[in-house]
Amino acid sequence: MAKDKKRKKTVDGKGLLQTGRSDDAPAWLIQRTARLLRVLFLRLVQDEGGVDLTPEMWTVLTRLVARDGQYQSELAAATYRDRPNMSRILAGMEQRDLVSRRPDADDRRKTRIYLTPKAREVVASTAPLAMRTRDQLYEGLKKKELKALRRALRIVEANTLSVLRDLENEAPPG
Amino acid sequence: MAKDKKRKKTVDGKGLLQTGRSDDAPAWLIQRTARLLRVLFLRLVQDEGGVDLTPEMWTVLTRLVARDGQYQSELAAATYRDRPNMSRILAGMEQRDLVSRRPDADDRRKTRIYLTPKAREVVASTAPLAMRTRDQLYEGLKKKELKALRRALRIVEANTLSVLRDLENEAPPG
DNA sequence: GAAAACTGGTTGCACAGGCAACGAACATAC
DNA sequence: GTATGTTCGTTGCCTGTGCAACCAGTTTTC
Repeated sequence: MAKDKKRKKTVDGKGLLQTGRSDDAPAWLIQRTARLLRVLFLRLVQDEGGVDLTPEMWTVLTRLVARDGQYQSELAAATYRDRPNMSRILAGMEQRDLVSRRPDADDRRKTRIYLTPKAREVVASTAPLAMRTRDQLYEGLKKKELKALRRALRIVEANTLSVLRDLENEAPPG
Repeated sequence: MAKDKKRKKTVDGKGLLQTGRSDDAPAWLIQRTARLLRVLFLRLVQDEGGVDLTPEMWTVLTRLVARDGQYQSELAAATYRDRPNMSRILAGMEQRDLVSRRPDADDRRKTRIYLTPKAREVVASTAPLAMRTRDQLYEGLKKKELKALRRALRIVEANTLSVLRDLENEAPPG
């Protein structure tokens, strides 16, 4: 049974949509927005779409739609997660019958990931919702500004990685 | 062999700094960057500064420096978290002797949060590091671009909140 | 070929995040 | 003044996140 009525989900809390001030550095803005985006995805997909799916699972699905049968480590690298995390995300997906894990014939360490028929249904039924929502997210931003946003974010991302790598290379003595 | 080898602190994993492609929508860029920023903070503060502190705790500290003795719910709202989360973050901070919780005299439901002396030391010793690093994060962005970045992020944040509120308002029949 | 190094996936730990639900304390209702 | 409702903090549940450590395969080295 997948469909619930629209019910008031929280009798109590809902502390999320409360206060409205936002006045700090880009880094914290990024953090906050990331959290909000995740919540939005969850509510949209679960409440509207009636599908039990996290955004992390969704990105895996889209990667597999592009190319089925990838290795776990490939998926981890492609989504910038470590192997343990991808392992657990896939465990959840397997449990929801979205994915099947099969060992690779040539290299028995590796596991290949395949979409299930149900997964393809889910993607098909969810994609429109995702696209429609995406437009709302960037409303009020001109094409040029959107492009600048991506560029700026990529620079921040690259800088972060750069500092991280510097830290790594000045590492401690064994 | 530039010099030393990269002395991995991890004998094993470190799947994080690996692959380099980044080519998707702003939303996922935001997610990824947020994760990276958190890792950077942790490594900087813990490995360099030698302080056991998470970024979430740090934001709480800065809020309390601005005004000591705030209620938990105030802190939660100010940092866009729900009460349960703030409760746990503060529990960790209390355990690390960064904060003390005292019930309010007038309203015995409420708890006020106060900085400990140790917390002030930590802030003092960490702030320079934070500032120094912040400059590196936005390197390559002109003042104008940085401003545009903040503006764009705030728009995306506002849009996300807007969609969330819409969802909320079409659900509540009970 | 055996020892050493590496790779891919998993488990354990600790933390953050959101939601549901609960009890205690305060605020209203009647 | 009691009943109802609301607010604040907490605990439980489940998920994501990164790191360390482990095991089992594979590759390299000698």
